This record gives sequence, C-alpha cells and structure tokens, in this order.
Amino acid sequence: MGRSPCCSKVGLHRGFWTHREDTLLTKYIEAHGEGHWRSLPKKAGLFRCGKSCRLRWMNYLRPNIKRGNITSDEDHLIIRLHTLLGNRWSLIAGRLPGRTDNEIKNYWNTNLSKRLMTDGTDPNTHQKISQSPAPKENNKNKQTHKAKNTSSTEKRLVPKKPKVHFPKPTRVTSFVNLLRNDRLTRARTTVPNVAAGGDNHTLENTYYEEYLQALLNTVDQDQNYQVEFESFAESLLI
DNA sequence: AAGGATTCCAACCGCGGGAGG
DNA sequence: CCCTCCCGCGGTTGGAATCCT
Repeated sequence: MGRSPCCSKVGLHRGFWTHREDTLLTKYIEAHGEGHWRSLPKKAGLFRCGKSCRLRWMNYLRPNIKRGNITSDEDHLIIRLHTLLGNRWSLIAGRLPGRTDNEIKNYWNTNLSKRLMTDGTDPNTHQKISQSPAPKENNKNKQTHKAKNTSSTEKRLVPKKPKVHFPKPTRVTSFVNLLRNDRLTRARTTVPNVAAGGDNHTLENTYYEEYLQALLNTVDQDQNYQVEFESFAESLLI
C-alpha cells in the first residue's frame, strides 16, 4: 500500500536550505517559471526532491511574501475564516495576500488555538466550552514527541507578551509572474463581480479589501453584514 | 550562569485528486 | 475505465531559539 516516494531520496539534501540552493532555485524559476517540480531540481542543479523545491519556493522564496508578525487585522481575519472554512489553510491563505498556508497553519497551531482555549472557546468548533476545563493541549504531536510537565504547560497557555519575529532575509526583486500563482488565480475566478483583466495585483488587493471590510463590519456586530460575510465566504468554496 | 523545558516554525511526509495516456 | 504521474494540501516532526527555574 501507499505510494512510492515522490522521488528517490538517495543522495538528496534534506533539512534547511543553504543560500546557494535558494539562489539556484530562484534563478531557475525566474528564468523558466514555476511548475514541473519533479524535473526542476535536476535542471536547476539542485540535489533536492521536487516537493522540497516547491515548498521552499511557495513558503519562502516567492516574491511579495510578507514577513514578520501577523497583524491584528490578519489575526481576526484568520479566526473568522477558520470558523467558516475550518482547517483549509490554503483557502484561508488565499484571502491573506503575502501569507502562506504553512505560516497560517503554524500561527494557528502555536497562537490562535491556544488563545481560543484560554478564552474558553473550542478552537475546532468555535463553540464556547461550557465547563471550565484545564486548558488542554490540543496539539497531539507535541504530546507524543516531547515529554511534558503539564502544570508548567498550562501555566504557559496564559498569553504572554508577544514575541517579535524579525523578518528573515528574502528576495525583494520584483517578479512579473507572481500572480500567475494558480491558487491565487483560482481564488480570483471564484469571486463574482470581479472585473476580468486589469492589474492582477490590484485585483488581489481589492479582493482583500472587500474581505477586510466584511470582517470589520461583522466585528461591529451587524447581523446583516454577518450574513453577507458568511455567504461571501461560502461562495469561495464553490 | 547553566541547563532543562517549552515554543515556534521550516521542512518533511503521506494522501487525495486531477490530468493525460 | 484503469493506471501513472504530478501537484497541492493538511498533519506532523525536528531542532534552533527562547524562556524559566
């Protein structure tokens, strides 16, 4: 059972990427565009599996990726979208320009789910938890992969002062093909009333603005906008 | 200051689905 | 249809960074 590995692992680099590998990958994609991940490493002179290249590009090297802390607007938007979409990180990421699904998933697992728990909200169902349970560690992998001192962990679930994450070095060169990214393209095509053609970047921003506006209105407890927001979100799932 | 505990996030893994033969 | 290839997604892991005692 199971599929064969995406590529032979023999002789391939794993783990953190070096600057040289980043450069090779970036230069290759700038010259040839995204896609054909399986054959890309060989052509680019990388001893990496295609999947690894794709991941590195999507989550780190791609131009216009936002670095640094999630803003409070983004934070609220993620929570709202998660109530509507669940763990569909790529869909959620599609509504947050410059953020990657991996980043949002990590942010959710390390910050938001814990925060919701401390607020007495089930991070999965977004329902209020009736009794007053001890904050439960919901990340099961952490339970298995590291020994835990529970009481200490519970203590740590109390929100602490935010940590500042310095932006990591990333390319700043503009890249015309950025918004040819399939996911973004697909997302745009699902939105009704978005004029065809025009500047992709502007469309993306318009899209975000529209979403943000809906979000802010729901925060104002306006029931009509709440309905509007949810139906808008549901339209994205088609 | 030291070292154990915990957090965070980049990267890996396996699976599902679409496309094409 | 069935099979294979490839891509993308969500869950999980490993280890550096940070915190705590």
